[in-house]
Amino acid sequence: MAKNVCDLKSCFLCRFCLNDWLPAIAAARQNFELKRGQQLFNEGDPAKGIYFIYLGIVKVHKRWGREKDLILRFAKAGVVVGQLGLGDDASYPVSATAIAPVVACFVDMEFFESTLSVNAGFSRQVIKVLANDLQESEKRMRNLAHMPVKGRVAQALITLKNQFGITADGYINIDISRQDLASFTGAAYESLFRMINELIEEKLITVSGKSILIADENALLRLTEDAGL
Amino acid sequence: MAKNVCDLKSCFLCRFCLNDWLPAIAAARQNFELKRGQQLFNEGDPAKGIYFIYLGIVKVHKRWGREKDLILRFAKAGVVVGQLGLGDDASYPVSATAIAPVVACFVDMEFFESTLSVNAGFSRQVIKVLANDLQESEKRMRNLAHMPVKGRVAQALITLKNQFGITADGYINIDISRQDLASFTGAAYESLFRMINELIEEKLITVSGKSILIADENALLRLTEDAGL
DNA sequence: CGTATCTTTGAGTCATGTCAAAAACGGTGG
DNA sequence: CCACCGTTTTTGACATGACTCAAAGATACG
Repeated sequence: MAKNVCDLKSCFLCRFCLNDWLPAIAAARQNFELKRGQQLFNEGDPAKGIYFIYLGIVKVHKRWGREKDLILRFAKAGVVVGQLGLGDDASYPVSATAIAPVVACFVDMEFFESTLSVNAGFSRQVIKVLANDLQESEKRMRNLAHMPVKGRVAQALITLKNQFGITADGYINIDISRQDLASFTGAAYESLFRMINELIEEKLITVSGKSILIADENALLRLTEDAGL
Repeated sequence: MAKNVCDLKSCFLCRFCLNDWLPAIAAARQNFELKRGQQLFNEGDPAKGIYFIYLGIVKVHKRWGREKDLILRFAKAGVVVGQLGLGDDASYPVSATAIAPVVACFVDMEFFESTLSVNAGFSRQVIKVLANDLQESEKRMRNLAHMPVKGRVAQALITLKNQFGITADGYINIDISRQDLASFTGAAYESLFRMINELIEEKLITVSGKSILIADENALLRLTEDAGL
């Protein structure tokens, strides 16, 4: 296996670019650093390339009106962002914003495309990422349509736990604002708030500051099944 | 350009498979015929391959509980279905059901994968399809979360018009049950019904039997913008 | 002509979003 | 160390959109 370009063990890009491509990648890539709240790109921006998250966490979200938005997914180290620019539309249909300090490596779209055209293994991986994202997206879409807020909160917490793991004392290992949690659930801030309270009452979760601990994962899971999925 | 294997002018598969692959494809493919209501595959089935719609219309949907489901998208002639099987999970996460008599050509997953691995143009097309589907899915996801039912109905009608066109007398060229229309908007049957009535009252659409005619597309579009997207 | 399926209507309920205000928190600078 | 200000959290009251249930018309169909 080729040496990593970007010193990240699980870098998506590096894993699938063979040796001959390494110099080209090294030349093509370009690093970005972002503080919490800064945007990698914004909805509507021309899609100039793809970003590989090197460090930190990015939320991928889509606006509605002036105030509301929906968080579609989170991307952490080793994950690719901006792949939607690969569609027919030449502009990003979503925004990507850092929710923890981020280092991302940018790869120009042209270079990315040319890599796709000669590296089948890499293409296959991109296809897999897209297919997985699409699966996830369609599942959440169904949930948004039919699952009540409480179940969606439960689902969101489980998703976060699976994606970010837990700390030594059991709390979900992500520092996320309630506002973002609400956006991720697809619910109003206050609704999320009340649901969190209910979950605490029912002893399914514990909260300390911003951190959340899942106390009874099975019960949470049951909330996501409801009508006997 | 290669001669079509399946005699369909816009067959996705044929457009991107070069001459050397034609015999192999011809050997690998397998035709299916379905009557209205029959399933191509069902949620949870092992993903054995990909289907190219040759004729007719298929709804791709995902169940919730025993009664409800959400229609994710429609696939018509020339479109590929089952691509979600390309993810990590080896089973279809959705169902595909004919809503008009269908002829589909099935391609074994193994063969499909091997085509991907040697035909970059084909891979690129698959990536494009997935990226477009993902974009559409995420847009609808946001709409489900924030847009009221009326706007979603408007959106659904416009989408159908764009996808299926209109007949000589202006009606959207698809024969779809109210039930399916409700599932496509992500609303209860009765809710959809009332919204359709409102839209008729407001002279934005006209209905004749099952057929729907968009009378004022701009007004419909305005319903989908609401908070000044 | 009777049975089944789909459409249409009404009434009632409930979940969820909205609004507004109080309380708690966190940092900043005097 | 405290007073101040902006932000986030918490609570309550309220409005209403959307779903549910049930029943009455239609329409199709054998």
